[in-house]
Amino acid sequence: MVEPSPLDERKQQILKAVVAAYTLTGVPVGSQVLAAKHFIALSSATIRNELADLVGTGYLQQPHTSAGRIPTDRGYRYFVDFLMEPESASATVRRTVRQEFENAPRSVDAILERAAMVLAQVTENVSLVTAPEASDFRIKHVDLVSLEPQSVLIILVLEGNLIKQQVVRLERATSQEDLSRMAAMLNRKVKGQTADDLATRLEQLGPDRGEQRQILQRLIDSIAAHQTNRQTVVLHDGVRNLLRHPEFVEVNRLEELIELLEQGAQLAAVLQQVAFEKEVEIIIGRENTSSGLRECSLVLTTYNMAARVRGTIGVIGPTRMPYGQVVARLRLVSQAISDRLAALAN
Amino acid sequence: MVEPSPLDERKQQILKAVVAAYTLTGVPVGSQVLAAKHFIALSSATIRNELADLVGTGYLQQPHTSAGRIPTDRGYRYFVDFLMEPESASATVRRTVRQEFENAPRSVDAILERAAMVLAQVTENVSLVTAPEASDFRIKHVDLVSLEPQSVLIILVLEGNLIKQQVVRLERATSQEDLSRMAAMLNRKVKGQTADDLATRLEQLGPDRGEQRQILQRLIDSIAAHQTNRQTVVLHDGVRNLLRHPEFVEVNRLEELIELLEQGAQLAAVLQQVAFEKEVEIIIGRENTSSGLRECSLVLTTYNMAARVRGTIGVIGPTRMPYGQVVARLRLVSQAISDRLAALAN
DNA sequence: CCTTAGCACTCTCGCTTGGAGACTGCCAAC
DNA sequence: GTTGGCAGTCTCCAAGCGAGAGTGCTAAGG
Repeated sequence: MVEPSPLDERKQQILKAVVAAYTLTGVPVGSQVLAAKHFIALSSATIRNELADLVGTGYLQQPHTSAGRIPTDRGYRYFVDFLMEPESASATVRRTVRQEFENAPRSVDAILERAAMVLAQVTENVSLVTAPEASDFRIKHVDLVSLEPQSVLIILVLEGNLIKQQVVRLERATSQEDLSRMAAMLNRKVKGQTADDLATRLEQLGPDRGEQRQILQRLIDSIAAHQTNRQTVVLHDGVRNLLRHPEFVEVNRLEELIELLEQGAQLAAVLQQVAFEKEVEIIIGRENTSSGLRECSLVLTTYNMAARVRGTIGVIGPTRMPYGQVVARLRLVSQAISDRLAALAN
Repeated sequence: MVEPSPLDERKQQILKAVVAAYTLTGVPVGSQVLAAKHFIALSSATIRNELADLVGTGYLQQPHTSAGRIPTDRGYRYFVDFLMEPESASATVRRTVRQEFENAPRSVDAILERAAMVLAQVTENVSLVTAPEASDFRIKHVDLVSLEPQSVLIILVLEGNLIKQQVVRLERATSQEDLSRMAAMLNRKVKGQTADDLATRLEQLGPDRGEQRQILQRLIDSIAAHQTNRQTVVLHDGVRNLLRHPEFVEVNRLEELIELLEQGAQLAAVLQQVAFEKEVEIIIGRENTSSGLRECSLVLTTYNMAARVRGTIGVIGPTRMPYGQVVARLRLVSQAISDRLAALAN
């Protein structure tokens, strides 16, 4: 690894131009095109010297001796950290996003599913969406349905019309009438609380409320169980877009990536680590820990619902990606989700 | 198209041998290998004559003049219709399937999701699973949750612990107490009925039961709506397996296919047309109407729950596929689903 | 009439060759 | 520090060639 020497103004401009040109065309960019299109005041020879320096310091690389230059991961990193100019989504894209969310169903699940679809469409890449942790949701309604004498279906309606279900076995037979009474009592008790709230308050219940306490415990477990299951689930869409990128003509590149997407757990781990403070997090090429993502970049951000409940959305694409545009569109969709979810929370 | 002349015994055996060998190796099979491995009594020249006939009648084809033969779609069709011998799944596969379903969650959705996973795994191809039509399910429980004064969340628990939800607007404000009372009444009324049942019985209700009738109507609509949404949803898994097949090294073949999978509607249409009478339906290559499936075969069958509720599961793979094995394993999984669902219906 | 041996023919595949084109690196001059 | 000039390097494409595989055809044999 080369020491991260600071770049002078002209080198920055050249790096920026290389990233822009390469992002656009996908072809290594040579000194002549740069001189002709971006740096009319300079000759191609001067540019060549600068390019050679940038290769030496690790920001650019050459596919082979007599080819133009392409950015390294480090070059992209420098670009997104210091050179990228903020973009805003075009009116067309804005309209698309607005329309897609306008008639979205009124539930968290459906909105997130729609979001995955829209995000894939507007970024022309693979979208990723994780659901918020269920234990952060406020409980809106509880219902208990008797399946067999000793078996009951717990139905939980959380804010955002998110529904969780779980079958549990009881210690002794309980009729639907008893369950309904119990549900009514539970409703008064748990409404507006989160599972985390309940977990702490459960301690305060005396040991005499045996039956009710058991149900309550199972209820919390049920949310927790769904949460841990959920963690491995990452919605995604737009694999078709990946195939259009020239960097994936070789199938073996795709193989690992699709395995990651279908398996989900590893991606979920990455998405969960996205800091909520940062606005947008970009992970470039080999900065990824998964080997399947070595030639990809992730652009991630969070959305929220009622400031309390948060999830992550993002995009996977080749490292050669219009970062500025993707960031703008990702932000747009994140905002749309948040708005839409806010409308559900009541 | 050549007239489907009936094949004499020897030609059948040769066709069968070609399919077997090609399925195994993926390499066009020549007269010498056939003579050496399958037809010791015959010389390669005789086999050549027979092969030439089979090419002439359209059962085999040659990639180029001096290559071996590979089956045409028509050859595969003849094979699966007349030559394929029934196989049964190996003990290992049986064990895998049993284990995967043993601790599956107790709900239709979860079981189908699991089924897609298992089917992809054991057939080493892409699996397809459609959910049964919601209107065939018996209703187990109804709940009404007030969101806003004039907005209510209808929650339907169907047999198999399948949950449907829908937000509807009411004509006038209704309190949660009223809703709860109404839910209790509805429960007595609708329990054990299907949405189809309700739709016919709704006529018999007098016009005086205005409010209740409205809810009931919305309830039926809600099932119907979910059903039409559902129709476009085809669960799938195992795209990673596709990439391992040599026929998909060219990405453009994949592109259309993945588009089909992500979009879903077209596949749903195909799956819905699977006749319930037939045990297993096989659609080979160009028999498919979708151009994206021109080089693929579908192997489909149905599963059922309580004889009334049915869905389709299947496999997409290259036309060069071990049909006998895939059929055996598909049947196994179908049976496993049906058993598992039967355990839920009560 | 079916089967077989023999043989010429055809086509793919892998390797090599030879420009054409693109771009660089370096050097000497400004 | 910048520039023009030029040799050098590498890819890409097309053509050519030999080896290998498998065929179709023909003529002879059962």
